[in-house]
Amino acid sequence: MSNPLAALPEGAVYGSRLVAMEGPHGERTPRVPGDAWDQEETKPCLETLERGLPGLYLSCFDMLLTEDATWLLKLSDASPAAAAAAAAGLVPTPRSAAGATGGMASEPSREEPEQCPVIDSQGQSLSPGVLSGQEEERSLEQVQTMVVGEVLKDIETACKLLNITPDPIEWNTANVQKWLLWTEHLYRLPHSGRTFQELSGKDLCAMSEEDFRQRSPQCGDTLHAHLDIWKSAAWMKERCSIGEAKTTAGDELWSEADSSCSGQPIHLWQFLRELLLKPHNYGRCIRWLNKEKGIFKIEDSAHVARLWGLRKNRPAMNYDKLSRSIRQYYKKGIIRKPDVSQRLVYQFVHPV
DNA sequence: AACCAGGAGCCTA
DNA sequence: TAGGCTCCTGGTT
Repeated sequence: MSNPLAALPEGAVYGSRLVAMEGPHGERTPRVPGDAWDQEETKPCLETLERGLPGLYLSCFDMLLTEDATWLLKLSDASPAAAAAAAAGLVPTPRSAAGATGGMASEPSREEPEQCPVIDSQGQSLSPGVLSGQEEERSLEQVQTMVVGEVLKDIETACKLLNITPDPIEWNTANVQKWLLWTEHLYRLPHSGRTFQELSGKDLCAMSEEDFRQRSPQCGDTLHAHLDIWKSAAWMKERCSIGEAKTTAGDELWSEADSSCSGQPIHLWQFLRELLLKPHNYGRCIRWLNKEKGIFKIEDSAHVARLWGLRKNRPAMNYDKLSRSIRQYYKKGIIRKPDVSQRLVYQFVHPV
């Protein structure tokens, strides 16, 4: 199995963050001045990393925290390297796990600003003596592949929901606004208002972190970091499509993403199903009660309505209107009320 | 108050 | 024309 990360060049791709950063002797490659990684509050995590798994660090980054963390926990039983990854933030803490559910949880603390993943592409940078040889590399590769897969999946989901392309370079000003609103909403960032209004994706990609901070002192660095991830993922997609590894996890994910970003207007029932298929992101606002029977519950009606409004460019969308649209499906035999009717509970007539 | 049901008119692709 | 948005009235929880 090929590792998408192996295709990454040494050092940063588009941005300085996705790929990193520590040499075989523990030295770090220089980072851009003012980089959030240099901030004091990030250092304990970094130190944890350096003790356990140099080369791969993920902070409490919501996009990467998934139900797959249980897999990581299992892995950690057998692999100190993976355990170190868990200690470094891959496995949700109570706080970060809550934050993984589509931004519905508590606001990220300012003491622990959200960070992008920093993933080493160099297999040789593991600490000696932790694990030996192939086992160690295999563990690292599994973790890396999973992390990359999760990042791509989350971007794919956002693309579907926002109907935008995965590559920020291609965004028009409206796409940029969608992405900004989405990111701010998902991570409960303060609204940047109109400060990015006139920018295309190309403009946005050309901006430095400092430019972001100037436009949005409160969350410019975070937005810049998120954009970096998108840019890096787009780069990886391009790289994968060029070439060598034709059936990498990344390719499969992206082909899926591409087919869903084809510009076809999404139906409400499809949108709801997409949310339901991403429980780690949206489980707090909509979830299956009985997946086999297609019964689901809208836990946060206002939030689901906001997401739908965002997706359809209908800022005035609310649950009243959304539920009316759901009821239109009764006649069409797509959605119905379950036999035992409950508030906010619906059922797909033809569950997958 | 929030949710549910359904009629009706309108808009857009 | 289909699908969805919006507004509405009235009922239920």
